[in-house]
Amino acid sequence: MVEYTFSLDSTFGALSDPTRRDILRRVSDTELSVGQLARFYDLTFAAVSKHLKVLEKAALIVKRRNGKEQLVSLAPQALADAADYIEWYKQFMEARLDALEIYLKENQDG
Amino acid sequence: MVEYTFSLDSTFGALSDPTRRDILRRVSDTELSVGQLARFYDLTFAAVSKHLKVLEKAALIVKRRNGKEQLVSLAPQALADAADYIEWYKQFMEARLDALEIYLKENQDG
DNA sequence: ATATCATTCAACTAAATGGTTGAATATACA
DNA sequence: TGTATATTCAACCATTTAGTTGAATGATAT
Repeated sequence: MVEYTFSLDSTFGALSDPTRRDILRRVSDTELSVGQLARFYDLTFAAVSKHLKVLEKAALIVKRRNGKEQLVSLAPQALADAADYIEWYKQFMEARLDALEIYLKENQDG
Repeated sequence: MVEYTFSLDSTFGALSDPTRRDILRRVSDTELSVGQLARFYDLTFAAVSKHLKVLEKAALIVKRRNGKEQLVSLAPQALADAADYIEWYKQFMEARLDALEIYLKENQDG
């Protein structure tokens, strides 16, 4: 497995906050402006803007300007590295569960 | 999608540190004692012990006592919630990519 | 040009994180 | 029982993080 250390640090770091996960959810199927997003939370505009910056640095969202607004959407490759990482462990664990299952079957009447 | 907020906070938080990811990698296929793990890093024993506590709280590893030592291994359900979370986004993004592909095909000669 | 709306930046604060050292606990061994 | 080994706990420090407020920037409309 390749370890994209820097990328994974920021990806998982970004995902560790519930507000940021909620932002991802909201922009997962539609573009929303920074202001629209901010209205959902009991936070200042600036705080939400900071969360967006964290998500942007982690390449989980992208912004594009549309007149006065900045529109936020899920980045095309969002979560790809994180998915790869977790996939690797999933396979590992499945292998271990399979081994356990075989072991249990072989020792069924022990 | 269900949001296991607390669990995801600690899971992703635990995964955001490269030392902790390295620990996970090392115990992914074998049990290692806290001391054996500590030797791999240029950190004090106590610091590694703290990292292990973070991983344990996030239910990514388990410890069992074996005499004087504590043996560390990957938790059976490690990363399950994180995998579910990311899977949800993957499907979302695949759907969006499919839609894009269809759109591009339909407008091939436009 | 200027006023207004949307957003970011800068400076600050409080709390969390990652590290240290040294004392405390748990187990094994003589 | 006393000593050595393995690990954790407690107290502390430096850095990062998540939030605030208020000023600054960018874009549009008048």
